[in-house]
Amino acid sequence: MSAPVPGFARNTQLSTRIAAHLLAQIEADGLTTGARLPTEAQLARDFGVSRAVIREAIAQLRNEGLVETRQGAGAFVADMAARPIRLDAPQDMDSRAFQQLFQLRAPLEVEAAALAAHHRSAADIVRIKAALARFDQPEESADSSVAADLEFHRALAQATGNPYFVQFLTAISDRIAHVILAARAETPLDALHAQTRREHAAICAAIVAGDARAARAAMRAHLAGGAQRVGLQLDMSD
Amino acid sequence: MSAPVPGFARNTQLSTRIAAHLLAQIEADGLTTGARLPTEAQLARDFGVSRAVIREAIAQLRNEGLVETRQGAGAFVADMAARPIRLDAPQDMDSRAFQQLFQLRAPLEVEAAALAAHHRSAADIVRIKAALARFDQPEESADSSVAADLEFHRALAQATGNPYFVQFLTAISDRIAHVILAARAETPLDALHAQTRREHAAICAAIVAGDARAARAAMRAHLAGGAQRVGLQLDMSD
DNA sequence: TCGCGTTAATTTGTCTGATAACCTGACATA
DNA sequence: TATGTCAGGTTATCAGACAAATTAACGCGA
Repeated sequence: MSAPVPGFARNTQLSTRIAAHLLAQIEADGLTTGARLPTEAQLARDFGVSRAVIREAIAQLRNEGLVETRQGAGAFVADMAARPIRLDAPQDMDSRAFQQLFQLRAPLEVEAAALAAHHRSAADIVRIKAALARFDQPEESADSSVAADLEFHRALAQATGNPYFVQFLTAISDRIAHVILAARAETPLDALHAQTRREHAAICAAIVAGDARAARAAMRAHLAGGAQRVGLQLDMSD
Repeated sequence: MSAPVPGFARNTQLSTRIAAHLLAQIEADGLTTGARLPTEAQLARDFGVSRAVIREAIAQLRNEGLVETRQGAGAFVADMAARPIRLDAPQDMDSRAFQQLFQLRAPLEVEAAALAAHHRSAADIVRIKAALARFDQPEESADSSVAADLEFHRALAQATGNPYFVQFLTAISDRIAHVILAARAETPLDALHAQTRREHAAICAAIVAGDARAARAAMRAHLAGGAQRVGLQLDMSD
């Protein structure tokens, strides 16, 4: 039922190991939502370390959303359903990892375009068109060009009315943009810029028209074009 | 360029406030990857708190993947591209949030099915069939039935060969399953169980056959059926 | 001059003990 | 019953110290 919680592997800190140990102990004891953990002093005795280390370990579990602490009361197992979802990026972002990240992003962008075509509000359309307009200034740095690109996709995600799409697509686009900027900091982007603008305009038109099917197709074309632009081959079947 | 980092709002701990302050200061100073933060002693003086609080604040940033610390060397701004992606679940998982979570999951499951049909290995097929076989025991608790369901979807995600799909779909399915189990702990699931098994079998067959289009369709049918089973209406266009 | 151990200063990691802030349950009282 | 008070326990924060690791300067020999 419970998935392994990432984030405890790379670090070999004492507090990190104890956090992992503590988590295993919680699961082994079958502690569920609301169950109380032993006191810090007790845990310090059990593990044979100082209370400071125990506090750091519990703080890690708290940051993962696995436990909650209340001053004067204790530490309690948090509601697992409300635990934040975490996606670990690789330590070395090679081309393979980059392609896999793009592969994860693609279907979400396509679906977001379709949802946006269905649920867009007047305010959404204003935001999307504003983001599109930022592309019309022809001469800009690569940095601001990418920023405008991100803003367009963010506005689109917002138009889905689903905050998860906003959070996730924003985060994943941000990582991808970072990689692109780091890789090719000094590449002429003029023609690419214009092409990107055309693709964005097509997506925007489909969303304004409320045509989900066209929005999907336009987004697929945009992603395929973007992948090609950064030297990536992507199978966008269906 | 940089997205706001979630997770600092609800908690009013001193160390949490200082972590947020510290992060704002990093961004304001334009510190990029590899830049070194002031020493703990210095920060303790600056903020007028003890070193323990500073350590907890830095530990939070470290857990968010924003900084890295090396004993003897100092604390450094981490590579933003490698920062883990985090998706905050809502504090109260109402039906609306549940529907939105399902809406996020659906296109990823569909894409995963298509990717699995393309990239499945012999070992993948074995795992998927094994997960399918676990469904054949008719009499089980609702808990074990959901567990078998999760295992099937996990095996499918694994067959994509993309670890991001595994991580994300596992996590999101886990949350959804928790909600389902909590909501209807005591509901007869016999007919539903059989129906789920049929849908899984259809997906499995399409993947084994290497037919991505059929896998997509079968997964869409499965998700639509699952949504209906938990009393959710889902527009699965395209 | 260049390479290479050695050393000293700096910094994070851990330990110890203490105090403040807070929560919980028992108890007394009206 | 309802309420206020109190005592004990727990987490949050503070202060100081030592251990462990890194870094850079230094001296020395080739």
